[in-house]
Amino acid sequence: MHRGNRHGRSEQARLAVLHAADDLLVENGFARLTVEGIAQRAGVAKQTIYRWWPSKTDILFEAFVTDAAEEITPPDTGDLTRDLITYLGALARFLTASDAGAVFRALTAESQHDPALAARLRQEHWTGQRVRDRQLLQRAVERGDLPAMADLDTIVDRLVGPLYYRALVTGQEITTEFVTELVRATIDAK
Amino acid sequence: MHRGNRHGRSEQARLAVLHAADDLLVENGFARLTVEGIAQRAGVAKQTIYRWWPSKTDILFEAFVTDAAEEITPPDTGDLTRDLITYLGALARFLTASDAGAVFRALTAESQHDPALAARLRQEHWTGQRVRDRQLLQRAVERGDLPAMADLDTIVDRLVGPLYYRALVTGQEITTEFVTELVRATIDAK
Amino acid sequence: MHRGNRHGRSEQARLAVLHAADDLLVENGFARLTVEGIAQRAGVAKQTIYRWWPSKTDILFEAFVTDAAEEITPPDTGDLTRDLITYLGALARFLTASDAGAVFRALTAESQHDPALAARLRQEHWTGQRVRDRQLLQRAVERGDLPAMADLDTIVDRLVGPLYYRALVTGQEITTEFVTELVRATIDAK
Amino acid sequence: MHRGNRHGRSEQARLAVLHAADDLLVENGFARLTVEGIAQRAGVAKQTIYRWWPSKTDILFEAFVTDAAEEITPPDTGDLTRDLITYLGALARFLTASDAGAVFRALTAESQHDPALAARLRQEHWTGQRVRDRQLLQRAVERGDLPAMADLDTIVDRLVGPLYYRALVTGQEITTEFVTELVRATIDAK
DNA sequence: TTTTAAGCGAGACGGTACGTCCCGTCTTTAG
DNA sequence: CTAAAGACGGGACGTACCGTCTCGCTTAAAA
Repeated sequence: MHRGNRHGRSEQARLAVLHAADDLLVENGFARLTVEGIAQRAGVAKQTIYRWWPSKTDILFEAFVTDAAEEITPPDTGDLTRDLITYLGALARFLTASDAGAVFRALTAESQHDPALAARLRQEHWTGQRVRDRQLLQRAVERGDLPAMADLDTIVDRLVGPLYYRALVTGQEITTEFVTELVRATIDAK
Repeated sequence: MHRGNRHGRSEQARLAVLHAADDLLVENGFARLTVEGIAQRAGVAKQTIYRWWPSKTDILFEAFVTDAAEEITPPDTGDLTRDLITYLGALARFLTASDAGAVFRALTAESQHDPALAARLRQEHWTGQRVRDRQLLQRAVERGDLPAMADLDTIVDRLVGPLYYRALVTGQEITTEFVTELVRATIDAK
Repeated sequence: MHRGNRHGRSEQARLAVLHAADDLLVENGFARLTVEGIAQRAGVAKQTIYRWWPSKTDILFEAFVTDAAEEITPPDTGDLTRDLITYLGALARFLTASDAGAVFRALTAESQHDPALAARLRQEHWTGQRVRDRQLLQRAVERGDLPAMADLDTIVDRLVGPLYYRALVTGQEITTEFVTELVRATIDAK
Repeated sequence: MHRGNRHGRSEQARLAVLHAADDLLVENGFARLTVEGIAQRAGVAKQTIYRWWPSKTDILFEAFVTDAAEEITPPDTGDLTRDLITYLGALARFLTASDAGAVFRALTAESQHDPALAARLRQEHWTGQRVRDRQLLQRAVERGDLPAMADLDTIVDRLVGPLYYRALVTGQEITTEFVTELVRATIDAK
């Protein structure tokens, strides 16, 4: 088995750390997530962690980026309203009920006090996510379902913003009715 | 001078702690905000802090609740569109540029990993804030500027949600154009 | 009941403190004897203790001086050897098995690092105790049972020294045989 | 330089702690000897102290056992009386005037309230010290200077007991005359 | 085939902050 | 004026993790 030597790092150790961090975050919350705890759970030396990750948020980041992108990729069936309702429902579930969402919430929380993490989230997550979010609307424009001069960026924010707001900020429940009304009022009224 | 005895705690110590916590948060960020640091800055014994506040977030909470409410109270001039644009602009400034907003962001961040804090924020902040946010729309309904059967809760979320989203989640800038377009699309189209 | 007012100090509080200190010392040992603990046990305010006793050793001192003197007063039946054996046996029991002895051991221990306490012990205890110890020998001299030019001070130390040594320093058991042999060798051989 | 790793602790840190404890005890007395103070003086982390020593008395104990044994080892010139006078004089100086004696007094004092320390002192100090003390008499017996059936244990206690008593308990001065008379009365009279 | 150097588990290290305990001082109200 | 009550500023406690470091083992490419 590959355990790490002069010719490269141990993939086994890397995965053990990522999974341990993920598990411990979900089990105990971010506040009780420690590098020592991750090392012990992963059966790995602390130094191995510090060799490859500058901080515990970087571990979470790596765990997040790899498996979170596809969880919140919008569908594309050609029916804009239906696609949006499906997508926003999946987004709500991601934010409030999934393990990957827990990691995302932890990272977003930390980014409030950590500008470097905030920048990294913007570059490595939001850039791509915004493109994915726009694509759904872009294709609707191309189909003629939305007017060509619509400000897609603003529309994206008007659609997903209230969901993130409820999920991360006020903690209000996100019902099917809320999502339906949100989509109807934002899209159909145009 | 009142120094605290059997008949009550020291108001002087209480204020010194609140101000020290506020100052240190703004100066150094949440990560470097320590109870020992607050005690030292406030000229207060650590035990005095632990006697009255269970954790450093409770200190921030008390500092926040007292002075933050009025900072984000919507105006009421009778012109809904103008009031909304004014209010959302003030909200954006609060979230991104004010000291009280820094405390708010720190509390919201911590509430991601602290359900008790999340519950307290809902009860002691959001309950009141939601009422204040609705009032602006409620008065417009009473004036006949909005249809009577409008779902005001959803409209509130559609107005403020995108702002919190940009300010706390994606970190995008909140321009005047964005606010104007948001209000126009949400209100005027009705 | 007298509880202390402008006409003088409360004897009730004084006794409650002395007994509480005594009890707590025997129950928990000196290390866990605290002023707060004594105050609580005695049902007395901390300030009342600090008003009358400079430190917790002073409380113990007062408790000791009052009731310990008579516990180790030598007998006087006219039979020097028998009196000495009786006395040294009582002294051994005092040092190793009595509550008053526990207080004495604690005070002697503290006096190793507290010169003021050491001085007070010398003046208020040892001065008198030495006189009491000498009297036994003095009367034997007067009866002609000891030579007139005997150095009584040294004889006292040669008699009690080994007991204190075993009880406080090495922790060896003090048997009847040890006491008997000690007295025989010290007195009878003269 | 050896800094401590899985293969053993740092000898450098160990010695720094022992010397710091010794110095601070002599400078400030036992009451003001704190683990934090030792750590700071030794340039060592508190955790390093707690990792290897259960309490500050264990630090003193280690400092004492290593260097105190030889300070109070009796001489052996073949002249019992002279050897005893020399030895008891050195013992008196050790108890009242040496740094190692200060550590010894502190440990003996603490052992009054700490049975574990008392047991450790008996096992690791007194067992050996008693053998060393007896040897002087044992050799005198072998030379015929003392009767073969003498109870050497009791004689040891009768010689050193009064010294410990004066040094640790009553605080009386230990003069040359006192030592001379003690040896004369104990030995020569046999 | 042997050497060698990087990655590894282990864990001691100097350090910071934690939350608790107790110190000795103080202020208030009651008797 | 003494007492009970108890909040206060202070200091040390013993613990948990931080991020750094050294050690001896494993291992695969280089010599």
